[in-house]
Amino acid sequence: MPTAVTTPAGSVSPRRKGELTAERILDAAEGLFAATGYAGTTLRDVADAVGLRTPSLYNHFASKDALYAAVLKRGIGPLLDTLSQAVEDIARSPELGPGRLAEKLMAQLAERPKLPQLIQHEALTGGGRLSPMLREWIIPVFTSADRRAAAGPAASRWKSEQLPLLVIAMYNIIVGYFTIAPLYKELNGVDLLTSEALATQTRLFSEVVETLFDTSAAGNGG
Amino acid sequence: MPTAVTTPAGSVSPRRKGELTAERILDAAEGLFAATGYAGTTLRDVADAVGLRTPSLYNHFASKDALYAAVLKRGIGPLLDTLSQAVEDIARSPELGPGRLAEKLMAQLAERPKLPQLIQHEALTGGGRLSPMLREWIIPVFTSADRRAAAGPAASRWKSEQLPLLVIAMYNIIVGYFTIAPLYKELNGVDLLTSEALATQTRLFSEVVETLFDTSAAGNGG
Amino acid sequence: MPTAVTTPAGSVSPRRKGELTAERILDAAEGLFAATGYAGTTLRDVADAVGLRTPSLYNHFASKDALYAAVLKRGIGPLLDTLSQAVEDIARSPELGPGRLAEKLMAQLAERPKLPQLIQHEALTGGGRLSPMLREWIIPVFTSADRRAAAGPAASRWKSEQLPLLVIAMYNIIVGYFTIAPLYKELNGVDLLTSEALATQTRLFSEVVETLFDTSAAGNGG
Amino acid sequence: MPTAVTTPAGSVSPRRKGELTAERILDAAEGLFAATGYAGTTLRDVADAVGLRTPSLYNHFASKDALYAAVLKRGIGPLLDTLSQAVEDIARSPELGPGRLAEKLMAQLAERPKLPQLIQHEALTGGGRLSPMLREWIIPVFTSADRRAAAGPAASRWKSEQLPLLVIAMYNIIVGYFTIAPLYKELNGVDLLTSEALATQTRLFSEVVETLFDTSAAGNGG
DNA sequence: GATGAATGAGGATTCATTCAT
DNA sequence: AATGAATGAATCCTCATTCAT
Repeated sequence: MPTAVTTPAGSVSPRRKGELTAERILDAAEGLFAATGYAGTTLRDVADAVGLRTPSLYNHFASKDALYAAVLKRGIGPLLDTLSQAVEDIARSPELGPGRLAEKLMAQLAERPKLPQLIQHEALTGGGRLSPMLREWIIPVFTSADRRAAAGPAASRWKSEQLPLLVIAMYNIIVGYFTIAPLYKELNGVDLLTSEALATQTRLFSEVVETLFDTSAAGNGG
Repeated sequence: MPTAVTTPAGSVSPRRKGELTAERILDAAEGLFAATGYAGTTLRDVADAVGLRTPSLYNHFASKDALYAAVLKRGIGPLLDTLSQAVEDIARSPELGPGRLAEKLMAQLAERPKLPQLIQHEALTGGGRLSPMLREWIIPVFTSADRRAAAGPAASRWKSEQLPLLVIAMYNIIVGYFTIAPLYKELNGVDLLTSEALATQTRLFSEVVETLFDTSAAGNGG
Repeated sequence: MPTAVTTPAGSVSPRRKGELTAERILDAAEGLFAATGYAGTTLRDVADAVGLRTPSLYNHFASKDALYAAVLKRGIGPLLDTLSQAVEDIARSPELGPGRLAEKLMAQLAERPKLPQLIQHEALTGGGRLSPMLREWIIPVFTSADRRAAAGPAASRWKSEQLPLLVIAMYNIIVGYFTIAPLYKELNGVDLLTSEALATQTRLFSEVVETLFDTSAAGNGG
Repeated sequence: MPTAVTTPAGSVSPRRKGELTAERILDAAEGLFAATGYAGTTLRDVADAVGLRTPSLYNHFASKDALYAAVLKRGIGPLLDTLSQAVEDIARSPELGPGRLAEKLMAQLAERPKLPQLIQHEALTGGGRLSPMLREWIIPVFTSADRRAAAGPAASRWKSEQLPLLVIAMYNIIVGYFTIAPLYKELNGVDLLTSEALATQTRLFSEVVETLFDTSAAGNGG
C-alpha cells in the first residue's frame, strides 16, 4: 500500500484521469532526470515519486526512453517557441537591445528551472540519446544568434571568428547559472533559484550582454 | 595462473607495473566518467577500455566509488594547486590583469579537457557523492575570486551583490565551454578542443574579462 | 542456500570446472527446452536444475537464446554427422537395405531421446528461431533421402510426387515416436523410451521401411 | 456505459454479437496457440489479432487457461465425434478397408489444419495442462484402433506387441504431416496445406496403410 | 461488452562485488 | 596482479488479471 500523492479523489473521466497521471509522471520524471540524469534515474524512482507501481508507468509511456523523450519534448518545445518568438521580435524591433532577449530567456527558464539541467545532462553526454531533438533546438538558436551577432553592433567590436564563441559564452552564462544552482546551495546554503536571485541574475546578465555587445559608449552599460 | 611466470627480467618492476596499471585505469575511468557520468559508467566499461576483466579493477581500487574519487582527486588536485598558485601570483603582482588568471585557467583545463565535464557532472547532481572534495576545491576558488573581485577595480562598476554572480558567470564561461564541446562537435562538426580553438577561446575570454572588469578604457581588450 | 547437485568437490582447474558447469547447464537446459519448449522454459528453471542462481548462467552463455542455440547445436551437430555418414555408407553399399539407415537413426536418437522433442518444438513454431541451423540440417536430410528414394527401388512403386511425402512420413514415424513418448507414458503408464521399447520400435520401423520401399516380395520384412 | 445505446434495429442481437466475438477470439487463439504454443502466446497477441484490448477477452473467457481449453474443446470435440463415427462405420462395414478411415481422418484434419499442431504442442509438453481432455480423446482412439488392428488382417502380419507401435506410427504420419507443414514451407517454399498437397498426402497415406495392413496382394493399394 | 488504468508476480539481463585459484 | 565463477540486488519490461467506468 503506497502512501503517496493521490489524485484529488473525485470522479474525473478515465480519459482525463489518465492524462493527469501522465502529467504527474512527467513532472516527477522531469525533476529526477534533471537531478540525477538519465542513467541515474530509475523508473522505480519515478513511480515512487508519483505514487504508482513501476509497471503502471507503462500504461502512459512505452519505455524509459519514451518517457525521457516526452519530458524533453514537453520542456524544450515551448522553450524553442518562445525563443524563436523572442528572436523574431527583436529582429523586427532592433531598438530592443540584446538585453531584452536575455530577459526573455531568463524569464522563460526561470519558470522551469529544471530544464537547463536537463539540457546540460544531454550536452555533457553528447546528446546521443536525443540529438535529433537537440539538432532542432540548439542549432537554430546558435545560428540565429550567430547571424544576429554578425549583423549587430557586436560585429564591430569582436572578430568574426569570436562571435560563435561569444554566443556560446552567453549560452553558458545562462544555462550554467541553473547548472550550479544545486551545488551552490549545497555548498553555500544560498538558493540561486529564488525569484530575487533570478531577478538579480537577469539584471546582471542584461548588463553583461549590453556591455559586451554595445558599441555605444562601451563600458557604461549600467 | 596457468603457469607461474616470473616477471621477465628487464620489464618494469612489479611495483611500477602496478602503478602503471592503476594509472591506465584512472585514464580510462576519467574519460568514461566525463563522457557518461558516474551512473552511466559501468566498471565493465572501464575494464574493457583498459583491457582487463572487471574484478581486476579491485586490485587497484576498493570500489567504484573509490575509483571515482581517485579520478576526481587526481584531476582536481593539480587544478586546485595551479589555481591557488595563480591567485597568489596575481595577488602579489596586481599589475597582471584578470586576463592573466583567465589564461592560466584555460591552459590548465585545456591540458585535461575532460575535467570540466567531470566537474559539471558533479555540479549537476548536486555534488552529493563528493561534496567534501568539492567543498575543499570550489569554495576556495569562489571565495578567493570573490574577495579579489571585491578588492579589484570591478567593485567600482558592479554592485556588491552582483559580484558573486559575476564570478559564477565567468566560471560558467570557462567550464561550460568544455561542457558543450562534445555536443557542439556532434551538431556542427567543429571540434572546440583543438589547440587553435582553445587559443581563440582563451583570447576571447581574456577580452571578455577585461571588458567586464576593467574600468580603464573599457573595450580596448583587443 | 540451494541444495542441488553440486560438482563433486575436489580441486579441478577453474577452466575445467567452468566447462563442466557449462555442460551441466546444457544438460539441464536440453531437458527443459525439450519438455516445455523455449517460451515455456525460464532461466530460473534451468538455474534451479543445475543448482545455480540465474545470473550465474550468464557466465557461461550470453543469453537465453545463446543457450538455446548451444543446446541445439550440441544435439543436432552430432546427429547430422552420423546421419550424413550413414547416408554415405549406404550410398556406397547399396546392398544395405533402407532398414539399416532406420536402425542407425533410431540408435542415434535413442541415445538422446530429448533431441527429437527439441526438433519438434522447432518444427511446430516454424523454426523461426533457428532456421539457419535447421536449414543446414533438415534440408540435407530430406534432399539426400529424396534423391536416394528416387534412385532406389521405391521409385518403381511410388509415384515421383509421392516420394517426398513418403520421406516425410518416415521422418514423422521416427521423430513422432519420441514426441508422444511423454504423453503416452502419462496416459498409459508405458515408457516408450526404455531400451526394450526402443528395440521393438527400431525393428518395427525397419520392417515398415522395407515393406514400403522393397519391391521384392513385399511383406517379408520379418 | 457512456450512454445506454440500444442495439440499432437490424444489427445482430447482442446475444449473437457476443457469440460472434467469442468465436473470433477462438479463431485467433487457435491459430496463435497452434503456431507458438501456450506459453509462447500472450493474451495481447490474441486481443490484437481480434482487434480488441486484452481485458475484453475476459468478457468471454475466464482466463488464459479457459480460453485454451475452449480452443481445444472446440477443435478436438468434433474431431473425436467424426473419429468414433468413422471407427463405428468401418466396424459395421468391414469391407471398407483401413484406407477409408485414413481418408476420413485426413479430410477431418484438413479442414482445421491447425488442430494437429495444437495437439502436438500438447503431446510434446506431456499434456499436463489438459490431460483429462486428452485422456478422453486419445485413449479411445488408440484403444479402438488397437482393437481393430488386433482383430483385422494386420494381426496376421504383425506381432501383437508391434500393433500399438504401428498405430502410433500411423498417428504420427498423419499428425506429423501437419506438424512440419510450417517448417517445410519455410525451408522449401512448398505449402503442404493446399488442397492438392492434402489430396496427395491422403492418397499416399491410404496406400501406405493398405500396404502395411493388407495381407491380400500387398502393394496393390491403389 | 469494451476499455483505460493499476498491479503482483515474474522474466531476462546487468551490475558491483567477492572469492578461490 | 589477474581472472573465472558465483551471486544479491536491481533494472527494465511483460504478462495475466482486476476493477471502475
